[in-house]
Amino acid sequence: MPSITDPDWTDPECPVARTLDLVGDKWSLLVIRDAMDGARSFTEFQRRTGIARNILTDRLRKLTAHGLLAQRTAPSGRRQEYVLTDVGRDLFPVILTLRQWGERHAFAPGETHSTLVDQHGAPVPEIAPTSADGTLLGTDTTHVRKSR
Amino acid sequence: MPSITDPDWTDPECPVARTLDLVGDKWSLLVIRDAMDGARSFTEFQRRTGIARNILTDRLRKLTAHGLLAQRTAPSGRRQEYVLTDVGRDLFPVILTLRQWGERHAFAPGETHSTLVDQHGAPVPEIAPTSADGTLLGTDTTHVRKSR
DNA sequence: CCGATCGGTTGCGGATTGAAACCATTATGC
DNA sequence: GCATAATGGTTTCAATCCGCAACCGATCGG
Repeated sequence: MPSITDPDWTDPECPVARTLDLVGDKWSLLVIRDAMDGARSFTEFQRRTGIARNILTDRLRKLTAHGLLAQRTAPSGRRQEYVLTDVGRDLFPVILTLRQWGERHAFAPGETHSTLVDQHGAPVPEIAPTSADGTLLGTDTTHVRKSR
Repeated sequence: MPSITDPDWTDPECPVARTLDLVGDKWSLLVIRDAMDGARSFTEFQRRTGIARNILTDRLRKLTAHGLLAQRTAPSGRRQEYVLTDVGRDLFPVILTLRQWGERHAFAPGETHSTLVDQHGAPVPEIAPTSADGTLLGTDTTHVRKSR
């Protein structure tokens, strides 16, 4: 059984590599993050992320071209806006795991940081990948198989 | 309750931004991916990822400096090797979600790609973040709270 | 002892990024 | 309805980053 990163599965066949090719830069996932929080306009994305304008133009086009964002004219006759598609929204678990890793490891002990909570204010448990039978998955118990 | 990307929580306070600052480039997560699959030597990382040597040097140092990798001399008197720390291994859910997104959205319908399976060969279910009470979490039902 | 391998470093050209200025098209205040 | 400002970019230019290839000292294997 080929391991999770068997040479046969390296770039550009590896799904991880393909995903990172789309969103594996400094800004794309921050744009997605802000889109998930309701940012829609060019200016709003720019304000929240602090990204340079020309780069933002490029990223919005790229994400739109690949179907993560959709560009449409706003209902209120306003300028156009960028909204997440289902494809883009599916990156939610990625953003979430990045956030949980950051909360856990990217802050000095005692340093103030955010914690994820659900709509009732209850803390969100850390994501722990499990197999179909409920057992916890680790780097050594996960492999890949060719399919489709 | 501040939303997941409330302006007050943008860079560099946002855990997502901090995490991406460490691994949000084209190569770092691929190095981590290969480390999770047992790659240890400089040459092995280079061969698997195809990264340029000077860049690999830089990434290995950076990841080591931030505690995701540990550099140590190999047991067999051989040259030194790079192994994942617990901190680095905690990125497993990130790699996993990236992979699942890629499998789902980065391949043309019908195009051959890999699927994740556990040690018994059973397919790994897609990660779906749930709240403590078991309800499914989405972009609109997740928020952040200040803490610690 | 000779050649191959390992783990880099160096130099260079090309691509990418960031900051700022500029610009046409809308809203908005008065 | 006119001036002003904001919106959504584009352009320019400098600085940085990246990829490639060559080089290099130390080690390993025969």
